[in-house]
Amino acid sequence: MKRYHCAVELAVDVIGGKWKPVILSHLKEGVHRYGELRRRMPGVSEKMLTQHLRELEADGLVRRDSLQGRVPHVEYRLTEDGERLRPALQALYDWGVQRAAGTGITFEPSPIH
Amino acid sequence: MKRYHCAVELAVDVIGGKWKPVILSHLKEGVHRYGELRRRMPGVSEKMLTQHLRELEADGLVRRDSLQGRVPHVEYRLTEDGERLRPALQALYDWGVQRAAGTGITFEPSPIH
DNA sequence: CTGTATCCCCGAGGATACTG
DNA sequence: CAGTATCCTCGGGGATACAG
Repeated sequence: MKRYHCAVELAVDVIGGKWKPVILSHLKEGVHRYGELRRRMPGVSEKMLTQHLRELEADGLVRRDSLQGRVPHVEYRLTEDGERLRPALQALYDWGVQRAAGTGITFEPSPIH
Repeated sequence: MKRYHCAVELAVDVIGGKWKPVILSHLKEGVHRYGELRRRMPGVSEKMLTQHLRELEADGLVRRDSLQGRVPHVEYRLTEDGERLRPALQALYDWGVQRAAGTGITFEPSPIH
């Protein structure tokens, strides 16, 4: 089993990666379908989005529900363990907003939440 | 200027990287010298530690103070903007602790804070 | 709509040795 | 003590095409 020297090290190992925190922070706003996530994250390739979702699922942070129907319909949501990340995600988000304000950075549409 | 679609994206761009959150979370516990950081993070190479410290400094999250004396003495501490990350770092740390407990992961000495 | 399957590149990160 | 300097590997991540 992998061992760490610090809890933050462990956290980074699980939610590190360019897009994982972004995915999680979207999911913390509610259930999302695959296509919704794609639209909210124009910068990520399909490959990476899928791959990160799979890893988050494997790590128990995200649940994937495939609903039966005429047309493919998949929903992603946070698991309980994922929900526990909410404070961290929110804090990260808040810091990003402050930082953006302080440096004159603006966000492109689509406005997020 | 670089543009983002989400504040979390911005945050990750600044504090992303395998060791940056770990460095910051150590510094949030107080001023550290270079060697102290190294000892607290046995997993990181000197190159990466220095490089990440330089980037954090350039991004205004960390201040570096080189004290004059018989022997080299350098101190690192959080800037005001770095301090604002405290809630995020703490939340990340707390989550890591919970996660470790839930999965039976333990941390190697040196015990961290 | 929700993904796979490939191919490929670049740079983050590591190992090691050396220095003022 | 507090770093540089080099060299090198590896896989994260991107682009594109295709599929059920």
